Amino acid sequence: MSEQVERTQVDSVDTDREATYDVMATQDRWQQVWEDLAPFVAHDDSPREKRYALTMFPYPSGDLHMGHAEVTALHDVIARYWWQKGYEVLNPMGWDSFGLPAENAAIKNDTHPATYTYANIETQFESFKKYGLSFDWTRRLHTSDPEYYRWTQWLFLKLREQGLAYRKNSPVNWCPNDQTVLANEQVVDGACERCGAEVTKRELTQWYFRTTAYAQELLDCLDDLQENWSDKVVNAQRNWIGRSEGAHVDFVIEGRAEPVTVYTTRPDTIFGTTFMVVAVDAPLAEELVTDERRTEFETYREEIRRETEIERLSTDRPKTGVDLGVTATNPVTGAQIPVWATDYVLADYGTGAVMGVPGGDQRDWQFATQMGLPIVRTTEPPADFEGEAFHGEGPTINSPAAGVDAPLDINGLPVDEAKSTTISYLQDAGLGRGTVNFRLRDWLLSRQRYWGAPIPIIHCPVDGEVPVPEDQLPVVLPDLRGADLKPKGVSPLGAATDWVNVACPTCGGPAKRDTDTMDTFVDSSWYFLRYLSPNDDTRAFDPALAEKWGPCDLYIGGDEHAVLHLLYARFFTKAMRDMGLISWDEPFSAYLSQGKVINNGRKMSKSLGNGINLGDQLAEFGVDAVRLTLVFASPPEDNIDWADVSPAGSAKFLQRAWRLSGDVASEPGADPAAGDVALRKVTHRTLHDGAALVESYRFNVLVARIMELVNATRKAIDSGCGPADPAVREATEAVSIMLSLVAPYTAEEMWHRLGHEPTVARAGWPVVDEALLVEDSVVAVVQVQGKVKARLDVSPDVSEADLEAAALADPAIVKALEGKTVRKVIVRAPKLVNIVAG
RNA sequence: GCCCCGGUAUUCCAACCGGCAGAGAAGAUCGGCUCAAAACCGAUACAGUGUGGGUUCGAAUCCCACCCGGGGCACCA
Repeated sequence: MSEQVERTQVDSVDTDREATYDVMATQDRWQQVWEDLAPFVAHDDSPREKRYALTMFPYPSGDLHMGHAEVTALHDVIARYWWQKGYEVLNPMGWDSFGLPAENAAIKNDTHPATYTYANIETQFESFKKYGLSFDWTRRLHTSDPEYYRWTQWLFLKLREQGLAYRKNSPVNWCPNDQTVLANEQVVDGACERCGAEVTKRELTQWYFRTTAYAQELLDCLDDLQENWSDKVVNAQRNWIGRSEGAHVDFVIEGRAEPVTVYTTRPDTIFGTTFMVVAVDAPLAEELVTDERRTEFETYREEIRRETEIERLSTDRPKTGVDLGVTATNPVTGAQIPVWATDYVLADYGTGAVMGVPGGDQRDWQFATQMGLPIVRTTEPPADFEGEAFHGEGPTINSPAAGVDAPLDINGLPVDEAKSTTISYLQDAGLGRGTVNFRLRDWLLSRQRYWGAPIPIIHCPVDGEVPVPEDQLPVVLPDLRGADLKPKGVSPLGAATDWVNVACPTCGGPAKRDTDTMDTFVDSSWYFLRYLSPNDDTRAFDPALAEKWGPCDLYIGGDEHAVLHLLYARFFTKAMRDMGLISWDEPFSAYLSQGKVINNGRKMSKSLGNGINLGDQLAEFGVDAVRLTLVFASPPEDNIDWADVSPAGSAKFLQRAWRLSGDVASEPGADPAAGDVALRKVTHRTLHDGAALVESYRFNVLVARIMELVNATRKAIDSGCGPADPAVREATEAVSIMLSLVAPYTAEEMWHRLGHEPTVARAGWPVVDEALLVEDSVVAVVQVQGKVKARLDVSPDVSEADLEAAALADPAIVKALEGKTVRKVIVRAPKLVNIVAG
C-alpha cells in the first residue's frame, strides 16, 4: 500500500473527527424517516411475547413542559428496551381532555371548551413527535370525544346495574369558587385541590361509586403489588384506605326502642365510658334530641354548618357540643350517661356515634374537662406519665371499679387481651361484635360543571331514575360556550333547558336529564382498556384483546396521583372483573413514580420566575441532550433540580459518542471474533449489565455504563487496537443500540454512519457472549485486622487454600505480621483474605 | 401524633449477598492545541458515608436510639 493512500485514509478519519454533529438537521431527517417506517405500531396478532407500557396521559393545558419531558423520557427507555429485546410492545398515548381549565378558558375567551382543548392537543401532539418517543399513534384517544365518553357512560350504567353506582343525599364538600362538589380526595387541608378556595359543606343528592365495597380487596392486593410498586405509593394507599379493627357496641337509650351503636377501636376501655357523643350533622342527633333541647341543638348545628373545613379541622380549638337531653346506659357498668352532639365526631365515619372515654382518648378528655363530665382511667399509665388521656400499653384498671358488681372483669389484663375478652363478652351477651372499619369513603363522582361526560340518567316523575338506553348513548353535551358556562348557582347543563327536557324512555312522559357530569377521574379509570381498540364502535373494549395485552406491565407517572387515579383505576378494574369483562385483578403490574423537575431547590412557578421552558431547552441543546439529561440526572423517583444538571454536558457526551461512528474503519459485518478481546469484554459486560439496569429502572446507571463504553472505545481507537479493529465496530454498534433507548436521534445517526439501514430502534439487543464475561484474573485484597495490606492478581477460580497460601507468602503481609500470631484467617475466594492476628 | 422513604467528595449521583468507599457526570485547578478564545485532548485535587451505640474477622450496607430532609394520614374514636 502506498504512502499516499494511507495518508488519505488518515486524513479522512481526521476530517470526520473534526466535523461537528448537526443536531437540528439530524432531528429533522430522522423524524421523517421514522414516520414513514412506523416501527412502533403494536400488532394484535403478533406471535411475540407482549409488553404493555403505559404512561399517564396528559391534560391538554398549553404545550408540553419539563414534567412531561421527564416522564416520557423515562418511559421511553423501557418501551424501547422491550422492542430491542424482541417483545411486541403496546405503547399508546392519548389525552385526558375533559376538565375545568378548558371551561374556564372558554368563559374567558367566549368560546367553546373544545376549541381550547383540541388546539392544545394538536400542539402537544406535534411536540411529542418532535421529542422522538416510541408511541403507537394509531391508538391515540381523547376522553372528551363522544366516541370515548359514550363508553364511559356505558360503564357508569354497568356499575349502576351492579349496585356500584348510586345516589344519596348527604353533606358534601362544596367549592364556592368552582361552584361544584368535590370528592374527599380533592380536598386538601380543607381547601379545593384545584383552586385553593376554602371548602364548605352542603347537603346535596349526588352520585357515588361504591368504592368501599372493595376496600378490603384494594388493601389486600397491595401486598402483592408491593414488590413492583414504589413504597411511597403503596404506603399512601394503605393510609388512605385506613383499615382499623375494633368493635360495634350497642348502647340502650332511654325511651327509645332501637339501641345506638358506636364504633370503637378500644373496646377494652368501655368501663371508662362516661358519656356518649354523636356527630351533630348526623340524622341520629336529630332523632335523639329532646324537645326541650331542640332549639339549642338547631342553633348549634347551624353554627357548625357555616364553618369552613379549615376552621373545622384546626385541632387545637376548644371542643363544642350540646347535651341532647337523653341518657344512655353503659352496657357493662349499667351507669346512666349523658348523650351529647358535637362536631368533633364525624357523621360519615363508623356509625357517627362514639363512646366518650376521657381517660383513654385525648379528644374525649378535652371534651369532658370542658363540659365537666367525669373521667375514669381504665389503663394504668406508667409512673412517670405526665399527659392527660393515656392510650398506651398497660394493665387494665377500674374495669370494673372496686366494689362494683359487673358481668365482666378485665382488670389486670394487658390491652390486647382486654380487647378480645371484652369483644367475646359483648358478642355472647348480644351487646356488640368485633368489626373492621375503613377510612375510605365512597367516591363522589357528580360534578356541577359542563366539560365532562354527562351522567346518562333521566329523572322521570313516574318511573324515577331511568338509565338512558344503551342504543341512545352517548348522551352528547349540548353546544354551550362562553357565558353559558359561568357559575350561576345552577349547573350549566341544568340551565340548558332544551337539552334537559326529554321524554322518559320508559313511559314517554315528560322527564329531565341528570344535569351533572362525571368527575374526570372516571374517564381515566379505564382508558388503558380503550387503547386496545380505540375505534371500536360496538363495545368499550374487546375482552379478547384485554386478555392478550392486559394488565399493563409498567405504568409510569407522578406521585400526585398516588391515591386518586391509581385507586380509582384499581376499583374499576375489580368491578369490571366481577362483571366478567376482564379476567385480571389489578390494572398495573408494576408502577414507577417519577420525581419532579424543580429549579434551584424550588418548584418551578410563574411567581418565583424560576420556570424552565422545555421548548427553549430543546432549541438550545437538542432533544437527545435534554432527554439524556433527564434520564441521567438521578434515579427516576428522585426530583431533578435543573440547576444541578448539565444539558451542555449531555450534548458534549452525545458528540463524543457520535464521533465514534465516524472513526470506525471496518466494514459492516466485520467479524468481531477477530477483534481486540479487552474492548470486547467491556462491550459485552456493558450489554449484559445494561439490560439488568434497565429492568431494575436504574436508568441513570445505565447511562453511566454507556459513557464508560464510549470512553473505552475512544481509548481503543486513539491508543489501543485502532479504528480498523472489528471490536471497535462492535463496541460502537452496541453504543448506538443502547443509546437508542435514551437519545434516539443520535443513535439513529450513528447507526446510519456505521452503514446500516434504519431503524436502530428495531436492531435488536445484541446477544451477549457469556465467555467474554469471564475475567482472566481478578484482584484479591489481603487485609490484616480489616485493613488492606496487599493486593494479589489471582485466577477467578482460585481455591481458598491456594489463595490463603499466596496471601501469607506475600512479602507485605509477612512484614505486617512480624511479631504477631495469626489467630484466624478468613478467606472469601477469589476476592478477599482477612488475617486476624495479635 | 402515627406510617413510609432518604441522608456518601463543592454539586448530581455509583458502590450486587456485609468484603479495596468511586462507575459516570458537573464544577474547580493545571497542562496540551490555538494569534486568542470556545470546542477538543490530557492530568490533578476534593469524602470515610447525618450523630451516638451495638452485632461482626470486617459495616455506607444489618440492629437500636436520636438529628435533619421529603412524602402519606390525621378531631377517623
